[in-house]
Amino acid sequence: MKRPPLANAELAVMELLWKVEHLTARAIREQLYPKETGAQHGTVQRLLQRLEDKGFVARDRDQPVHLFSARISREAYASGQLESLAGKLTGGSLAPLITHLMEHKKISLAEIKRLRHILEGRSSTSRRFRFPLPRPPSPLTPLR
Amino acid sequence: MKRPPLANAELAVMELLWKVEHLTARAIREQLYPKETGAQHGTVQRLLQRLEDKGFVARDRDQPVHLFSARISREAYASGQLESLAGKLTGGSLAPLITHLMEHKKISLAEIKRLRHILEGRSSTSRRFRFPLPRPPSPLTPLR
DNA sequence: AATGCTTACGACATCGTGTCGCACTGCCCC
DNA sequence: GGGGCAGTGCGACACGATGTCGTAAGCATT
Repeated sequence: MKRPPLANAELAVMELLWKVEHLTARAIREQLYPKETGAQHGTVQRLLQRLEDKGFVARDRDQPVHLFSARISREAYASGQLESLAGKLTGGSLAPLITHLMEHKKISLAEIKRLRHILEGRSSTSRRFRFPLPRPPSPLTPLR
Repeated sequence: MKRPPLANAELAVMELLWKVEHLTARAIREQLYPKETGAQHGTVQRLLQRLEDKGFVARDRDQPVHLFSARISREAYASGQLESLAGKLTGGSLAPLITHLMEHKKISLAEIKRLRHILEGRSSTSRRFRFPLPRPPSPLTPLR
């Protein structure tokens, strides 16, 4: 299954599903558009349908009111994007990227330690790093 | 300076400039569109101009025939994209990405060693890894 | 049957991108 | 000096993706 990059609104939806696992369309709409405009229900449905088509979201059609969930973890998606990035730009190797970031001090010391630890192969067993979440699923300022 | 992601044709142009440093529009066109259709000169100019607007390309206007060059190294661009990716998805941390790739065996042993070495901080002084280039600046099959 | 949610989906406006065409400029050469 | 010729500058367009809305149709509860 290919993984096209996610656009803004789509990412916002995934953000929610990554946080809560199972959500109804209504719940998603309420978070994305707190201002009850009344419309936007269709918008969310559309987003969800396209996300489903792209294979990012699963939908439980047995329920009268469908339940949506993410089919791809945040890490899987992000890593996929990273792979694609490296594939397009550096022949698939991450080394040049990390090198550049290191040389330009774009990686904190804590992060370096963390990465070293991971690369030693001891990461999957030990408690995993609790990384901070990005922008908390910000409600969408109606883009238009 | 912001760094929007590059689209296909734009990337193809950068690919050339990363390989040769200084190129005239004509030279670029010849590589991108070997089939001498006669048109496409404008296409390349357009691409170059937009690339210039976005800050990816510098143009020497003193020459009667302008000379183009990349303002951003491949590594800088790629790293920027990686930063943006991490920023959007994992709160800026690379750890979750690398972790996931490791757990799913998407990183070769050689690559792991390379990365460890880099993270020890000994990379900038020693000879740098000669990573393989991605698709050799493939001529553009006219996308339309 | 009527009401109230949902889902399904067609339609649209906007943007980014790749493409082309044409006008303008500067230079070389007969 | 006047034509050509090559190159630049830029408007225009088609096409796809995206975010948005509106509306028809399904189904349960009352």
